[in-house]
Amino acid sequence: MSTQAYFGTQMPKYDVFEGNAILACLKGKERTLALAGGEMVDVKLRQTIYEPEERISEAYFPLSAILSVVARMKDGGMIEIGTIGREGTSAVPLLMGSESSANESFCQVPGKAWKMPGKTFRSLVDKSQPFREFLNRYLQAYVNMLGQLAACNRLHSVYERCARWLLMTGDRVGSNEFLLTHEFLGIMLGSRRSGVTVAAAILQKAGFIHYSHGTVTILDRPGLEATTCECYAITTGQFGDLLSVRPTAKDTNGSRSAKR
Amino acid sequence: MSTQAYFGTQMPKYDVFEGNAILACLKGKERTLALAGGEMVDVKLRQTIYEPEERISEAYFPLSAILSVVARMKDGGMIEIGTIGREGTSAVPLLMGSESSANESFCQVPGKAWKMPGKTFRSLVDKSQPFREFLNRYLQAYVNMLGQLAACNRLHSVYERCARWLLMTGDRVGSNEFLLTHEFLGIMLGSRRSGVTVAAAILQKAGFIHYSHGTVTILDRPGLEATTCECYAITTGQFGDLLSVRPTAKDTNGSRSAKR
DNA sequence: GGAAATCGGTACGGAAGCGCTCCAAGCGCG
DNA sequence: CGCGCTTGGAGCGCTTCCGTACCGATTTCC
Repeated sequence: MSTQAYFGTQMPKYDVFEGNAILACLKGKERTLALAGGEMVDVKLRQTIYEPEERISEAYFPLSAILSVVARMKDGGMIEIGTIGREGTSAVPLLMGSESSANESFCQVPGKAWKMPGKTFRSLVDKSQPFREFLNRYLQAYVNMLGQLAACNRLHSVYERCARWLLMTGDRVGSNEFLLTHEFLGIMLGSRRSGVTVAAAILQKAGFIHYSHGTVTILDRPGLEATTCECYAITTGQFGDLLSVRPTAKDTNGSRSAKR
Repeated sequence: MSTQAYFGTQMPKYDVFEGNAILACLKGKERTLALAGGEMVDVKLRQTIYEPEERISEAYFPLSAILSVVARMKDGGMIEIGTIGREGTSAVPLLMGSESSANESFCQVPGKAWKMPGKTFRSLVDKSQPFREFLNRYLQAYVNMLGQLAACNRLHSVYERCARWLLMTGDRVGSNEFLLTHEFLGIMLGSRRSGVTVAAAILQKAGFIHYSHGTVTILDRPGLEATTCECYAITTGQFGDLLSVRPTAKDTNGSRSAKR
């Protein structure tokens, strides 16, 4: 709104620096560099962000899109081990000085993201201390999320994890409605689809959510929060106000209207 | 052996810079600083390394000791989410610029560790680029371990995870024998003690391990490796040659002779 | 408007593991 | 030397979830 046009006609439709928490901390020259060195992209559903053990050449900063990091197992199965929304970036491996990751990443919810070459990302990290510090804070939260997930995956039920996943995705997509099938959620949670169906049916019967053929709507967020495990609150707390970055109204609509 | 005495009579009984992979990369002035600014300690079984949300004032670099990072749950239960041996350091949160961690850490296998103030650690990170780079590499491996653990905890059986845990601990303790009860292993794996007893009994019947009242011996490492899940190989691979740091013979004995 | 694909509901046998209990053997301490 | 604690073995009912299958409902595509 108020940040309608920093750079005149070059200004993209979505406000890059309001839509993503990490980009938001860039000021002045570095902000100009990030804007000049990157571009707004529509990330499509299931689009690959990076492949395991392959060179990661770009950094994505989701605005309305959500990315997943998954571990692919020997038997072909996969399971989600990380979620990246407008609070973060896909460039965690780059941040740690690596050129690749053991895991893979793809788009879970289609939408807008700011994309920049890995080289530009690195140079921003070098040049801007606030950027570096903010990324470090994000890395901490990300690492904490990983640990909590490891615990949650072992100790909590499909039902609780299902509720947690919906909440975390809702936070990141910036909307109470998004595309999601039981089948896909089952894969992400490392559980059977039928198990998710049972859990989701209970959540729906309780009035917390509504779903129909690939679209989920969160109806009662406090209710969901009360029924999920502590892991949601702990993880969300670690991300602190990174998640409080508000998407513009356009962002929300944009993500929903994005066809696959 | 060949590095018997870098610093004359000040030289501790255990070789700090051969015993821990991270310290091993310090040379010259920084090496002197690490030696002068730290001290060799005997870490006792179950000794606290740091508490959740409390200031972490020291960095530990295990030589023969093994540290655990665990998540404590609301219901009082706990589960291991990280293991630190002579390939690493407890200072991962400090490395990310944090002063504390959401989790807690304690000693899992008693033994020697090099301890230094957090301040000294930070100043070494600032001063030595090889140190910084090596720590970054360690951080990558650590993050990867977390992700793999999250997947493993969801997808693999008590039996497989049990074998993996024994292998990973064996790697870090630098010995095929260490103290461990079924009860404790159950807590670490987030499973019942009786489940571990069954799994361990199968492993023993297969001739892979032997155990008796709190002491486990790995008899057939290749056998164990063949029976565990892929997660062991993936995680170990990421740590690369960090784990190849050889403990001195004294270290091995030291860890075993340490009474609790 | 009809065919095909996707999505969700349901069922059900069975495996894995939970939660608990009881018990025996070994070890450590007084 | 014996008591008591720790450790580990075993059993068992129960829950959760797996693995799979089938089928109806809805959407999409032609």
